[in-house]
Amino acid sequence: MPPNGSTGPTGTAAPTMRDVAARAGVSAMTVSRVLKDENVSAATRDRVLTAVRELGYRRNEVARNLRLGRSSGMIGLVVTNLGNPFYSQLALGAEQVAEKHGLRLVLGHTAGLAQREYELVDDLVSRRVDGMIVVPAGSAQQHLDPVSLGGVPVVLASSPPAGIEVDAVLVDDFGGARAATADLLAAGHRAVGFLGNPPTLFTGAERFRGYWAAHEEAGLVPREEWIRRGPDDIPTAAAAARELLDRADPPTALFCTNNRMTLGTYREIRRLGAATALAGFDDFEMADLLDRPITIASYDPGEIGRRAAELLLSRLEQGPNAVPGLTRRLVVPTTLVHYGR
Amino acid sequence: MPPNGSTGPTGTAAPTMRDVAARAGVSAMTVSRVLKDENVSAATRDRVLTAVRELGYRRNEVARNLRLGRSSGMIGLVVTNLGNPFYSQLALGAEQVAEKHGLRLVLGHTAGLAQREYELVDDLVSRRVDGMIVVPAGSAQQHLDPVSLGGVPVVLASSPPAGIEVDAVLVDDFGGARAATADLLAAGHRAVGFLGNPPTLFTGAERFRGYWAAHEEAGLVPREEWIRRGPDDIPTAAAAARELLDRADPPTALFCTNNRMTLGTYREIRRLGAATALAGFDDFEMADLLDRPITIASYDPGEIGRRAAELLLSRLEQGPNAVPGLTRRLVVPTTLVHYGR
DNA sequence: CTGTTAGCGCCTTCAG
DNA sequence: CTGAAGGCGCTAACAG
Repeated sequence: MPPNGSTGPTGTAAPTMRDVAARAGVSAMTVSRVLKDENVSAATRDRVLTAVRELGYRRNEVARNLRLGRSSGMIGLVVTNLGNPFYSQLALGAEQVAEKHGLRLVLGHTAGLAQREYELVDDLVSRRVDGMIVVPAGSAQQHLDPVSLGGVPVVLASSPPAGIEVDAVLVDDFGGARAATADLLAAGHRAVGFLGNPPTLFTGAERFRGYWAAHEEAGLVPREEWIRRGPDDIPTAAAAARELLDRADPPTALFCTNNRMTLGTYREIRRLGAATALAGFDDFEMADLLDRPITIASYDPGEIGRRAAELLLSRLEQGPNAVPGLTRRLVVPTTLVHYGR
Repeated sequence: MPPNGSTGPTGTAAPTMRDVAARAGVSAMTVSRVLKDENVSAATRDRVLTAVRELGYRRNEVARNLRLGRSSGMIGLVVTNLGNPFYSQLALGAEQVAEKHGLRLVLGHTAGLAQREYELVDDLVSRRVDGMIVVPAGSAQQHLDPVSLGGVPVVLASSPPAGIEVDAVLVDDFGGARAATADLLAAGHRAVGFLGNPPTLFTGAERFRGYWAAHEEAGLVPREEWIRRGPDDIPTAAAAARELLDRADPPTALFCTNNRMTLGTYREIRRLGAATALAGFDDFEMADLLDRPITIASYDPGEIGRRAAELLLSRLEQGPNAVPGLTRRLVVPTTLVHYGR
């Protein structure tokens, strides 16, 4: 038996244009035209619209897009950790821009796993998203090459392209880290420790570079014993901080490269009742409510989302006749903020 | 001229099954079968897979779903404020469950506007999402009725259905508020103020009810002058708190119904150097880092997302032959947590 | 102004 | 095991 076909009253399947047409006594084309606001006589239009209402008809945008040869009107957003407020701000920024252009956001969460990212990207392309904003989970990016993706434009967030030609929105990792570290040095500290994520991550490497540069510019050289790279969650960061502070010659100040680490370190300093000064990267709500001073290299994650979406949109407008090899790279600046007096 | 059609080397459009078939010297049907892992001779299969690889072909899931009469394999998630960490946790929970079933999440952000919610829901239905999880922006819900939505299942989060038959996942607003308030009363406070969102919101009303009940159960009656309902952002909450604390007879403790208000109030208490005790609803990261004690009715927002997704999935499995009138309502419990010693 | 034909990319059904 | 015909819901392109 045919799956649907009838205007059946209890019909479970959604009504189609033909159902509307039958009910209004016109052809499907006329219904299509009415829905597109094309020239149709007022009387016919009314009959059609009535039928639409009575049937609760909604045009199937999926079929429509297929016929029009358009893609889905959706853009993919692939992030490493949806649960992190940072990424939700980013998502919000992207959503706001996409929304204005009638585009919807499809979400993907990789949990930092390259394999998941790989599958997700593939799935999104199969679903014919118009484009994708990706926060890469690892350093390998070949699977993000628009060429192998059938031309679906990709914009990278937080990480620059490596071996592929795509646009990217970055944060001024180097500048922010340098400024934050310099702030500690300017306050007279000569023993500034470093707690950062692994150097394989672009942001980690850049922020470390900034830390080092600030020292050099002050005629100093950081001591390797005060450097810890690797921890990337609050408890591990706390443990690393403790290790540094437990030394015979503990650093008098610490610079942390992201908000997970800053929080873990803050907790530890506070627990030990140490007087260690603290600077970090990534702002967080309530940083101003803490009971000890802290310096943060701050920026707006929403800005990354907005910019990335804008880059993507401009690619979409260009269409496939884009000039290849002309990729853009935007850098969102950071601001130094002093909290807690 | 035909838009595509050729296996053109620089062909801009994505290759179709026919392109693959032509290249492999078979019919499109055979390609389809290979991709579905149906019975095809090993030799043919190899030829097809080679052509697939060479062309970078990906099956168009959109067209496939259309033909199969299936919907999109996506579920809509409509929230009031993506930027709020609460909702990103919720989204993460929902994503994790959806992911396991091969479903993708499509995001919608209403900014609390009923009109946006209306449009979004309509758009998502037109895009043929399999179902939707909605955090209602207002109290009107008629537009969320699956009946008028062509049978697309809806699950409400944070708010119970009003006049429509849908599943819902709620928080124990009443119990949490009662417990938090009772905690303040048990500590000897007899002047507990209330700072909450408008009573038109379900959560606001329920939490107020809990606050009141705790008083009653202690043989007390809250004083109207200590009650402020309406503010829903940090600065407004701070102003309302200040007003209460500036009174000749200020409350000695305050209960706040969400984390925005708790933060605003906390800031104000701290600024004034007041000794006011504080309890709130909604946990937040770093609550433990504050320098004064605070009691929180805590729960896991991710749990709401997971539960909501599970309810939705079970509806999807039932199919349209669901027993109507048998809606489910889940309540996520809260736990009282004491921070700051 | 309205209808007919054809086909987007894919898959079910029925032949071979 | 493989192919040809037909159609999912919709809309260009052409009639009339």
